[in-house]
Amino acid sequence: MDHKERVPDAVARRLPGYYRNLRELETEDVLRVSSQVLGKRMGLTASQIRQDINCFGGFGQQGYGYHVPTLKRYIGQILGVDGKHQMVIVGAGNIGSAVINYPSFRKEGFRVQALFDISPERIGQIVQEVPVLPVDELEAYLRAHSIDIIVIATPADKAQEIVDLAAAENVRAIWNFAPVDLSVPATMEIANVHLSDSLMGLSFRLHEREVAQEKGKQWIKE
Amino acid sequence: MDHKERVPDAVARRLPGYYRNLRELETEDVLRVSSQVLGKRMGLTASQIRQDINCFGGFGQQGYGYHVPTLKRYIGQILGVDGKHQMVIVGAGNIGSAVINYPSFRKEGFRVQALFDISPERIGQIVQEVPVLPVDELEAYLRAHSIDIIVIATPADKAQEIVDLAAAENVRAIWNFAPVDLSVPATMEIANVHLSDSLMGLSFRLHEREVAQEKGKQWIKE
DNA sequence: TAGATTGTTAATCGATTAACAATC
DNA sequence: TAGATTGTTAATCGATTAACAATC
Repeated sequence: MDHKERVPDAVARRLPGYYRNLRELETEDVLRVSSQVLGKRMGLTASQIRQDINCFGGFGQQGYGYHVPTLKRYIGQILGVDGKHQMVIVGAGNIGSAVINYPSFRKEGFRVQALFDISPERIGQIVQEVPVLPVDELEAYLRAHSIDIIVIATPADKAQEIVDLAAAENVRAIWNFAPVDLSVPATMEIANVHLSDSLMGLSFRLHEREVAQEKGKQWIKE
Repeated sequence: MDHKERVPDAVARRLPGYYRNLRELETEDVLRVSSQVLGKRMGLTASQIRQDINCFGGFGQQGYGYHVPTLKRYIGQILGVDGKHQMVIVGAGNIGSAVINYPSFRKEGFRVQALFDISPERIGQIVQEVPVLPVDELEAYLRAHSIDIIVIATPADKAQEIVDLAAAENVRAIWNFAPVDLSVPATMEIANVHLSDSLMGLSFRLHEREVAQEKGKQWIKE
């Protein structure tokens, strides 16, 4: 039931994808899956799948593959999916609203307790049964309630002060949507969703292809 | 002006972050930056910064560091930030709305030409001057207009068919927000924003810490 | 049994870190 | 000049791929 050594970083990053795919397979009533098939589905090699899963011990069976429900349950345990997490969202704009309206989070144990905003028009509104409070009250709120994760959905230039405030109030994790690299103390975890970086990376790879193509043409001409 | 060899994957993934940080420094009127300082800011080592930048040739100066505007302009060129990209968004729900309302994309040359949705209530609406069209018309629309990037903001089970349709109409890139691993032809680029994976990864790292702490306690007891 | 597929080792590949001479 | 900081090489580390004996 317990994996001894530290999970390699690369594997840890892939764990949510494993869980998601195994859950899909389960709802499709697929009982067994081979490293071959799972790899194809996830865009990984069969070898990689076997290496990854073997970080946790022998979950497969030679000549058969992996038993989907067993493996899914186990990876779920490693991920701690049955845990409950209390969250607040700072910034009730587009991103903040999208997060609170995202239906699957609640099912997965993530509970948004409050939204905070600076704009008088938003303060006092109720979104998904959750009140929008003035951001001035965030500090007091954190002191009074036990919050695990703060979602930062503010403009970039307000993000760091939220982190500092959260750190002082012993919040353990930041989910950051602001387009900025934040500095967090070693006691906190952070995950970034940098939308503009993601889109710019996509545009870069398109651009790269164009450049390569033009070089190809020149090559032919010469 | 031209980098000869292929940019290593790890470097390519960091390029948007470089660009973002250099842009910030520029707006702060910082003219020079050392690998030391930039590394600290971005959470990388100085060594890594120098290795990365040297993929593109000698942009620094011994004893001085890097000239911010020059480096920013150059990395901008590599990323192709001055290019224009025509986009459509499929799915006018929370995510689709958040994307179209995200103000910085338009500034960066990304233009949303149309939204598509299946719900009769949304069809016909105008969001940010962009019409919501019925998803039935997507195929015809793609045939009639030159679209570079399709944003997938549909439920997971509708995403693959959009990809297939887009592939058939020679769309070059997918920006996927649906929580599913899509299979795309080699002619297309894809970038995924898996919100639930990101949050689950964060929760995993919290869980890992808890487990480590409990083990620590047991250790003391014994 | 025969066929399939894992678990695991070894080889390869790529990315990061360390170190320091070159030089601004 | 003296101090700072790059560019670059070599060493280390980690991740992926390949291969195949073990075994269900």
